[in-house]
Amino acid sequence: MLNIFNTLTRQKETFTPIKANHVRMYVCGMTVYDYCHLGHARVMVVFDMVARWLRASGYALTYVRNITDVDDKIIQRANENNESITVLTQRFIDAMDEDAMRLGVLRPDIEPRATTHIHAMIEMIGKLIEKGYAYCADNGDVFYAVRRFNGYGKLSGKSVDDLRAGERVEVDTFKNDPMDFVLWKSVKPNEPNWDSPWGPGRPGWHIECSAMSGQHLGAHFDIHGGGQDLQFPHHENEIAQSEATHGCQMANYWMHNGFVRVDDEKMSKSLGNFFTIRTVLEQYDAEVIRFFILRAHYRSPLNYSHQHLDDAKVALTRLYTALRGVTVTEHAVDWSHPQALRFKAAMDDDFNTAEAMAVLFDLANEANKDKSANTIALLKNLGAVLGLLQQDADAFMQGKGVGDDLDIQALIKARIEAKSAKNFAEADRIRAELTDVGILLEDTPQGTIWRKA
RNA sequence: GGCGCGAUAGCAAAGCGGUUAUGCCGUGGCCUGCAAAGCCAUUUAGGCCGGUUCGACUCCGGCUCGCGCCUCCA
Repeated sequence: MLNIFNTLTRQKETFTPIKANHVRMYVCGMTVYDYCHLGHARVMVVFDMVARWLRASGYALTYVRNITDVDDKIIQRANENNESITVLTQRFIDAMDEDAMRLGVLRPDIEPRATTHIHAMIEMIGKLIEKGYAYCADNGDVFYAVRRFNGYGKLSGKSVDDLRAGERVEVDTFKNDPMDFVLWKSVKPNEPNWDSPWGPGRPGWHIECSAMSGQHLGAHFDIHGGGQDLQFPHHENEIAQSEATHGCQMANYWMHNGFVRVDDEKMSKSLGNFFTIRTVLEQYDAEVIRFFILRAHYRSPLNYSHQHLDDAKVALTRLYTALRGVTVTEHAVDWSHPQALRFKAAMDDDFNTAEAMAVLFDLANEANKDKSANTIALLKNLGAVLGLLQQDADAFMQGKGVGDDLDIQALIKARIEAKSAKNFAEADRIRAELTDVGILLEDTPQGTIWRKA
């Protein structure tokens, strides 16, 4: 039985879907005006893992992850580049898709874009005005009246009176209350805009997720996820919008993944301490990054450093070493195996991938000892549940990069000949030559094999 | 100022009121021409102060330190 830590209640709860066998999950995705960094990688990988586990658990799943393709930063960047927001956002959507693919992130079932859901947003804003939750200000903007919604603050544990609106940022003077947030922004020069009952303009950020989740998953669905930094105000505002519009609870379970940090500080655009996925991919296999992310529990902070990625690489290599030279033909997990049960218990306990990975290492140890086909298959198949270990082991361990221009096989052959002639000095010289370029040789009963350091 | 989270061995990171987490690193052994890989064994823990308990890293309280949110952010 799956248990999920629910941000709404701040405790683990047994997961019960609304429809018995069909789970609906919405995750806040990216604002596409730049390349994704490791923080974005974490959201994608974590919820990909959640989606995979829900499906492995036998649920049908509709997984929606939105794309924010219109907002202040996108408009600003497009203007700087002297291009349309459509061209800009498509370029970064393509880049995001490529990054996600390399990280083994399966495509969500639906990836709705804000710009193709303007009508649904306008409709929702209209309902909110009708119901008295929103008002049109003198400047043409439409705002949500936060104090009209009783449950405001229930997700983030904040009280409207304790919030310090305006302390760090200037308050919009057209608002009735400093806490109110914008639903519709009236058009300004050089900005894309859409017609609406309140004049031409564009949507505020929060309304898109309420409109798109409502359209694709319904007013009431199972899981809503995203990064911890979206808990307030974004998700709080989504709840205010959706629940006021539909008069029912929006999502039963709210999940938030922890930050990626650099030197114990949150990795973020504003701090400038971010590493893009593609930068890191220049040095590390994508699977190492995925492994690094899933090695920690999704709610824990995750410190990024070269040392930690190196460590992840070595650890992952240990798993692949156990899979080297074997072919797995059976792809179904044998869930009656004690280690599989342990893995399942870990995953059912709020997606404890750290513990699940400990199972993989124990299986690797068993496999190294008994070479049993069952053990090896289980290791590979449980790895698949996490989106890991699906490369050919030699392909992973031999990688690409330094030494690719060397004729490794010829050198290995020369070394074997030297060994046969008991010319160990020459054999060792050849081995050292390869070691110097990062190629390690291993003599096994099946012959000499090699891998990258 | 308000609200929240965390503190585990050299590094990373989990579970657990009493019994080996796991990976890397270190040490000893087996294996090897020597290595590597692997296997076996093994050294390093639970911020500080109290409390509950037969027994606490694990529960409760306080303190210290770190981090986050209260502004756009995954």
